[in-house]
Amino acid sequence: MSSRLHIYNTISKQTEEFQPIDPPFVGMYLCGPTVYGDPHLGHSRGAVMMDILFRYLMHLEYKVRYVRNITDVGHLLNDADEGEDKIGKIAKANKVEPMEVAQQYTNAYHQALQKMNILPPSIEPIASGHIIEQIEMIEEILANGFAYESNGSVYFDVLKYAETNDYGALSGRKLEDLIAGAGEERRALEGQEEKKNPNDFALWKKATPEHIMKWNSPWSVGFPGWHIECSAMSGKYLGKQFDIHAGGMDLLFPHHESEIAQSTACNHTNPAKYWMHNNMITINGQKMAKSLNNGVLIEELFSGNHHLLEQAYSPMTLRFFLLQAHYRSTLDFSNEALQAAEKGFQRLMNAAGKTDSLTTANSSDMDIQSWVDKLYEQVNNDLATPQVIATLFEAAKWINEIDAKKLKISHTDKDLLHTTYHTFVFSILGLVAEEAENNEALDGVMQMVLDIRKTAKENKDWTTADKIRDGLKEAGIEVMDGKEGSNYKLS
RNA sequence: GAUAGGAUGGCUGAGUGGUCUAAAGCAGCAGACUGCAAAUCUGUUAUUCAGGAGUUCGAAUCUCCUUCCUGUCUCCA
Repeated sequence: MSSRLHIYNTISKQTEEFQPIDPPFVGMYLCGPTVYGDPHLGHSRGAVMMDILFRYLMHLEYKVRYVRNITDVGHLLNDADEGEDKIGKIAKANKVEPMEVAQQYTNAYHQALQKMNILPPSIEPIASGHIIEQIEMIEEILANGFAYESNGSVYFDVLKYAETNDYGALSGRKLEDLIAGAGEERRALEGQEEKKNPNDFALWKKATPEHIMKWNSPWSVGFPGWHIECSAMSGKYLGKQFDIHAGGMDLLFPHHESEIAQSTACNHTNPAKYWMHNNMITINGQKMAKSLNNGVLIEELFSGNHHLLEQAYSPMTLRFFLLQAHYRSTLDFSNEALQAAEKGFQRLMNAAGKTDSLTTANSSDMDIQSWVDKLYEQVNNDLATPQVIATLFEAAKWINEIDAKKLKISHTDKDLLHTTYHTFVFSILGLVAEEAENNEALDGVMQMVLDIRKTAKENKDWTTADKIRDGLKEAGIEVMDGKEGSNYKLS
């Protein structure tokens, strides 16, 4: 491999060569979900992007520690109903324990990602399990003079911080603009009057009496602010400075900007060397939003049970679909696009099944080594998975043509093609073949039905043969005729 | 209003100064296979990159203007 891994760093707005702080170790952190609802399509994108990076870094033989958190506390509600913890609100409504709600949605998140063959992270810390670490960090920030206590709550002093640091460096915001825009269309959040400045954000919030998720602290019985958990947990498991911090673009401001400020105020350093952000998805060209009634849960995509979906799409179809677009581009979901991905994925996998059994010759009609180099160049170029897939399709075509005896390949090249194709498809892109679930009873029935049809075909009784074929199709079973007899699949 | 990212064929989407008369997948069309289909395989399909002006020997790629889309501005992947 001649090229080296480069990734786009949001901080520098440039694609930079990836150089770990302390090779061969790599620490990476992804802002995980807030577990107050079932995972939707948006959640799948960042998880897949980081999964590719995780897999590829391991392929490059780095020793990777991948931390992806679960947020189960601390997010204030924005609705008129006061600042109450989201998890706590749902819990009270359903008369269950907050931890039960968090667990339910954490399980749902895990299940969805597992179906998509996303590797579990090395560590998955939970915010409510790190209250002490968060309190300690807040104390340090207070001691360093970058925060103040107000009525039992603690706020980060953005103006004070900005005197010696660049608040807005990551998101391209200027503090003057933030302050200027502060007056008019700001939402009415409770506790604003406690702040010195509207841009200050909470490190610790004093809980109202009806608030059920709360902890003791030096300042009040309350709960931590939104941003501090990621800073505390990434610091605990990856160190004061680690390699990669990732998340959706929507987290750029204020979440990541504030993380940088907190960590800098506490540890005097930007926590991460590389900041990566995946772009958003749209549905039929529109943003996904509750108000537009077009939000799609990952499970709804898998079941097809949604008014915008014409059919169910498999987990691998979703994974392949996401990888066909670059992670920094917006990606539009539509039935047409998903159906295209489904077919394309099948094609890629069909070829994968043939690589090992190709007939070899004395020489090759194609240059396999430069094809291999191209794949590495592309994945090294900021994880250009769409290009990697295109290059794999190039090989899929060769594989089919070799299979049809239109091209020839040497034994050495065949081995290289086989190994590389499989490495990229399975190990790096993380795709897996989706076998239709085996059902012995159905197999038995189908065996018999196809046998009857075979007899009909032998007797040139096309009416019966076609009746069986059409009837099965109606029932969701597709008959596939081949040279060596007929087969079927569930459609 | 501020700020970040976009607009490429019927669809999804690569490509960021010359090898671009624009990758790949899907759909369409033609062929192979088939009793006919489906599936599979092969071939083919954008003189053009939102619109306009400019820089350059050369622009999808750089600059400016216009239009539209998406994220964010203290809940969001």
